Amino acid sequence: MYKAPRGTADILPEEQGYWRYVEDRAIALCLLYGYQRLDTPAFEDVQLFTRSIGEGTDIVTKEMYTFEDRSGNLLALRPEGTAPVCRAYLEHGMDNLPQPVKLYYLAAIFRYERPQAGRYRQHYQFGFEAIGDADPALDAEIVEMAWRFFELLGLGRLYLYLNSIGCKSCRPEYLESLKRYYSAHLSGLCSDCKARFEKNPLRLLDCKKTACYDVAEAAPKSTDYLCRDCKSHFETVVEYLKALKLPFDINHRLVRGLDYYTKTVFEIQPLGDGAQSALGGGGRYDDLIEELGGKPVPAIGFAAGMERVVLNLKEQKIAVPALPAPPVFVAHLGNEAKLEAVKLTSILRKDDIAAITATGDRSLKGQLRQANSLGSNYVAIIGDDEVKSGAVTLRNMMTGEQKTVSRVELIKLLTRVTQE
RNA sequence: GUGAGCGUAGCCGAGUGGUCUAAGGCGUCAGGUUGUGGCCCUGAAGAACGAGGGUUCGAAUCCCUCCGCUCACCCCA
Repeated sequence: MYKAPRGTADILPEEQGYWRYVEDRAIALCLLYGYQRLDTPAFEDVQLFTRSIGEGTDIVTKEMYTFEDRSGNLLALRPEGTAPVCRAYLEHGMDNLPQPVKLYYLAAIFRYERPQAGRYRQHYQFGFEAIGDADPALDAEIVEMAWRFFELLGLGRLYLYLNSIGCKSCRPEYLESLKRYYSAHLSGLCSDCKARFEKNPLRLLDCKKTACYDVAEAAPKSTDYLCRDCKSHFETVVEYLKALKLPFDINHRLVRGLDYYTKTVFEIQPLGDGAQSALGGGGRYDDLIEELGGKPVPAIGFAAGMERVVLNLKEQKIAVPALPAPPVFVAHLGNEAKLEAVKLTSILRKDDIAAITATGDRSLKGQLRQANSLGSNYVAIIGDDEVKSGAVTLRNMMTGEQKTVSRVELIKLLTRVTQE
């Protein structure tokens, strides 16, 4: 038996209500904020990702689905959404449009990871990006929009964390200071942190081990090392977020995993225990477009993990709207009637009434049982009597009432009733 | 890549060496008289117990290997 590959999952019909709920709200949100949809291919040139995400990051070194196609092109299934959006921005000359350009996407993301709760090898992200403007007001808009997304979904008990990790002119100095500080505490750190010290010092800050917590808390803060520009940018973002009454906390230990982030970074986390808790995160990436071969173009964006959103909807027991009511069921008795049933079903559909025909040779009882378990509210029955008279018996499955009517009347009745 | 737990029919799940060629529930299918559902009743189909090897007179039950699932770490949405 074939099974879905490790870390992938089928989204079954009974799950679709959640997905539809989240997607509908995501799309409505983007409409409200003036963001337009952009769909990009599932795979891209490998270089696009290695350049943007960073050669040394985990995503690039061990998580990308990389392959060579038949003509020898090195491609990768997209491991994140921002770089492809930037690529499309450049490829289609969107730098000639009025700036900023505001785009969003709902897309599958692929990373080779060990699966666990809320983490998959293929997952879906909803993200939005505002490209071409360095105004802190735009940072505030993106953060507000992210927060609003979760509000629209009805999710509560969320934290909004904010930080600034500076830019290429001020970050080196901060990193130096961080390493200097940590080198004095190295012996007391966990083994992971010892590795981080060499590989990615910023990550030292968000170690979950209690042993490292105090060290991280007392570590130099990136916000104390910001250059003039980054400092005033951050202060303005904070001012705007306060004015927008967003319940954010400045978290000096918040860093993000991709190399391209500059200045503002933020994350939204649920209250629960620590495991891979980010529901979504984002930040500014002012150097990325230039890195990808364009002119210097500042930008900021956010992405949320759809599976994690759905997980939290379930945990918080948020009811999602039911999917559309099941179709009208057309039952028959006998061969002649069956042909009529097939024809009637077709007519109903042409009149925009969802309908299904009973197939096979079940007894009427069996057909009604089926209609019942499908949840059909109405069953149209055609037997010998109806074939002779050209009429149809309509049964209301909720009340048990039924009456025999002409086909014209049937359509009128069903049209009225299914539009309620 | 590392660590822990788990693996019995579509689903849940009993059974931990010998009436197990494996219970029960849900679901599926058929029937409960002649054209009628939901409740109820009856019956049927459906697993050699993840795979392979070993221990034993005898294993779903013990051991080994592999595979898979789950959770956690790393890292991330």
